[in-house]
Amino acid sequence: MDERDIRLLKAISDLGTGSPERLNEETDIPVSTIHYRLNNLQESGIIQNDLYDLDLEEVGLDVTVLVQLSTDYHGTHHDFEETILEVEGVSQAYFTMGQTDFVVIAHLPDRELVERLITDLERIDEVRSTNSTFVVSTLRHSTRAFESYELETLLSEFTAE
Amino acid sequence: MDERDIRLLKAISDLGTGSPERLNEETDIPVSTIHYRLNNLQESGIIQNDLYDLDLEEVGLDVTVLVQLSTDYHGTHHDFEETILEVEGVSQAYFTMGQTDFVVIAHLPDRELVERLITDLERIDEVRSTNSTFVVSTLRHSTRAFESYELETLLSEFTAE
DNA sequence: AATGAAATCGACCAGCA
DNA sequence: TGCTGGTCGATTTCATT
Repeated sequence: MDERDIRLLKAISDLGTGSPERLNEETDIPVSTIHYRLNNLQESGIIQNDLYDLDLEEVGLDVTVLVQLSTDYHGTHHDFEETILEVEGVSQAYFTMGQTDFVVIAHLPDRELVERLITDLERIDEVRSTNSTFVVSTLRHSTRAFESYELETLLSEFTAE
Repeated sequence: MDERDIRLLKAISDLGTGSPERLNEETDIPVSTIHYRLNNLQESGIIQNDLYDLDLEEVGLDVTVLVQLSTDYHGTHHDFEETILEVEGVSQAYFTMGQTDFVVIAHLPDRELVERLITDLERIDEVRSTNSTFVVSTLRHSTRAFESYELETLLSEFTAE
């Protein structure tokens, strides 16, 4: 994976499309080269399917951490939520009921970036404390929520009889 | 969203492709109808981009819970992990360091299915106890890990100088 | 390994039954 | 809804660097 591959994958994430033409507009990489690159990325297992899901291990984002945030936040500052989402590596962020107020899940390339993540989060004014948990192994990391359901369950849930 | 839409979305998740031809093979819905349906689903916001990311709220999976599992598991039974993944609704599952052994994230259609999720999890032999946290609001639910990074960070992390 | 050109194939849209 | 035909983009192949 070199600079061009990174640019491609980043463009796919940002644009939400795998269209070679659109990717060419964004990256100025020639269309035929985009094909060539994407093929290689698929064959090497970095890209998993037609929907361009990334293999986090293969792509090098193999450190996953769960961070619980205790905050002085009371639902007033919309800016605060924005600030959390600006921290690099934050893939998911939930405002929760119970003891801790936020839970953040981040996928990072190495320990160094973990340090930076925690630092960035603790630097936020409203954040009182953080509590990090390292993930030892990922059993499933799915963005396709329907995957985990049986068709029958979906049908009975989402259609009127 | 009727039965056909559900079948389509489920097929997209399972097959990992949005190819109308492939979807036709799987679902027997005519190709032109697949176009028609997918267009409608995009316009109504259920599908968010060319990569067929679902809007969980729109699709009706608007209840998110984080479940921490304490277990008697010591890395021996591969079957145990399988069992966790068979529970409907489990989108992500991590084996973690620290107090609790597993963390599961599930996206569900209603409280009833939450009940069933917890029941299913607690029914597993190795599971000693569960601790659930409801998500009040989702700030970000991203499956595209590169989204949260600046291009510059990715380049400096993943390319040798 | 990367690119461009040419040819083919599938995706998509419009209009009609 | 579903079908048909035409247009356009996506993809493959091949020749060139």
